[in-house]
Amino acid sequence: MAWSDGLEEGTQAYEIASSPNQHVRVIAGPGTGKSFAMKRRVARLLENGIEPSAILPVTFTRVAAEDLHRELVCMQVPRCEELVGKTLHSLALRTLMRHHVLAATGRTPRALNNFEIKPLEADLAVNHGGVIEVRKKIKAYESAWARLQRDEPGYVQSAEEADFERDLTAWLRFHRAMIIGEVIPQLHTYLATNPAAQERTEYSHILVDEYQDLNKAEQGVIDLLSDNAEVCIVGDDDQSIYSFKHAHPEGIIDWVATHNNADDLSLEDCRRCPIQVVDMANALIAHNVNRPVNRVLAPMEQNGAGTVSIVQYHTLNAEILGVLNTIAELIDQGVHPGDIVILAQRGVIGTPIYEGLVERDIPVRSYYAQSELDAEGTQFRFALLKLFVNREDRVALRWVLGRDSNNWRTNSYRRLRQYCDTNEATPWETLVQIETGDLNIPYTNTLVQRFTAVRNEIHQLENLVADNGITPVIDALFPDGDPAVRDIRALALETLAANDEDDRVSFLRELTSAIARPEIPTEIEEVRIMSLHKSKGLSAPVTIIAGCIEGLLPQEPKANLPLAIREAILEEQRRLFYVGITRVKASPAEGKPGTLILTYSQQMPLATAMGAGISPASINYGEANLLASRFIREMGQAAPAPIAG
DNA sequence: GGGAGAGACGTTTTT
DNA sequence: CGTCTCTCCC
Repeated sequence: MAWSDGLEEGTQAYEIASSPNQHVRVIAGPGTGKSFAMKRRVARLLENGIEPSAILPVTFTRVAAEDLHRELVCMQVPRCEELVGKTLHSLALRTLMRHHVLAATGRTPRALNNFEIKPLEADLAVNHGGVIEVRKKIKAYESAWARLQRDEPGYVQSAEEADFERDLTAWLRFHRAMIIGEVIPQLHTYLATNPAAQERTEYSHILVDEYQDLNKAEQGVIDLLSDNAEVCIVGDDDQSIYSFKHAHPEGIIDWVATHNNADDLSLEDCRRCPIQVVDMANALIAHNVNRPVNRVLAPMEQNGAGTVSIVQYHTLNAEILGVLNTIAELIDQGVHPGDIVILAQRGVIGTPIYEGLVERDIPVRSYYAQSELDAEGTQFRFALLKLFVNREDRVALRWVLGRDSNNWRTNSYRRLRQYCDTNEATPWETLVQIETGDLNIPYTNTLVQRFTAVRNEIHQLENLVADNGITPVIDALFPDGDPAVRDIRALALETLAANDEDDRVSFLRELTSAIARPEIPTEIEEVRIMSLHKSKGLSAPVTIIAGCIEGLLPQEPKANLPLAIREAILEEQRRLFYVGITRVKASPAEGKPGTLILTYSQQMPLATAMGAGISPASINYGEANLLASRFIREMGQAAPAPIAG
């Protein structure tokens, strides 16, 4: 298929696909077909014979990266299967792994698992004011990097911060690891300080989706990679919902000014949503006062009005029941379960709906985070697996040595580490020496006991390795039938099947990344339940948003924050709701008008409210009184009048 | 090094 | 309400 098939010359979509400008910026509202136009641009490049390896399509999430790849393959563009959409993060890890880069940075790009950060916190807590304080300081460190604060003129670091940073990086260097927030900044530093680096001219074409979700460091990396490249960025500041990740949506606004002679293109026709939903979205987002441009989504006549209902229930239980009944009715009427998406900002609302659907035998899938590594026992086995693959995995060793202690045995570990530092020994070999009596370090008895236990376990695992590879090791670590390890076992076996059994290192690398990756089925057969953040980038003929109450949507900002910050948080919450309602897809020709249902309730048990971090308007005999979300009011005449359920 | 009890705090989310 | 952290004490 030719890249321009079905693209009308002179339209913005055609311009996006065809512009030869060095810099192209596209501002595109929800459902306006930005991904479509981007794909056509990639198709044009490939058809013109550009090497796939010289094209870098960057997305924010893995889901989006895989999505892009899949759709390009579907277009049957020549050599498209060689083109791999990347997340900036995976690109950074791969680049930092290159030998010459490793040599230049002196840092190992081995990212810490969430659970592995605990001993790091405990080790630093001793000299830096306790675990909570350390956590704050790590956050500040990551945030300074993410926002490239150090590059700002006049940036001064306090002695305390400098102290902390020195100890933190010393820990990370010793343990040959990085915290996740360092990955992109490390690449940024490498590129910025090595203007002659091959990486800066590796690409001739860079395409960035959801640019408003990138933080300053990420945006900086794009600039540093594009010495030689035509760059096309796409995004929408009205859909910026990642401030907690230090996203820098101003970057997309300023981009035309900071990049010479850039094309400034935009897409306004909302091809996805029914007319009424577009009107509601416009009315809602107009309440954000800090918008650089008051852009308006244009409704499309052929999409039809759609069906929208707003329903208030008496209690949370009634709301959940109401949603369940609505879904059951829709399915009875012939709606495919895969066409229904339920958005709820808290597990306390989403999970009962999920359980209710399971009970009614309606196929359903929940996307609330539940990590394979949640259970402590699983973490231990995963750490064992890491040590089985590599005895010198110092992070995993540190973790198993401190496990089961409320201070992670920081005192004895400090002695061990000191010895290693002064004698340039590795922790593993040092512990072996203490164990055999060749060496004595005082106050390390428990540590060595732990070590012996772990070493024995690994020894046993090693004995299991047979002609048929390491499958028995998986069986031993993640036994069949143990519900606590069911998910990780399945992932491990899957990974094993796709890998060379003898290559432990690549097996572990693949498994680690499989754990981090949310599964995305190609064919959707079930009702999907997820948070509003997760819904970004997808659309569904029936979208239900439950729990539209004050305190949840919008979330109440902490009262002690300055007014300007509280207002910024509120505006982001409004954008989140804007993203939510614009998931609705109208396909009248297929008998799918596009259905949006917003629900809320007047009361929920106080305990539920507290557990979900909702501060109630008032309390009445153990029941929290709830108010309708202000966002419902803000949609004004564009929205239908709420009804009682 | 580790257990018991008091007190603080809590979401959403990416890699 | 439940979980986590911190302090105190053995």
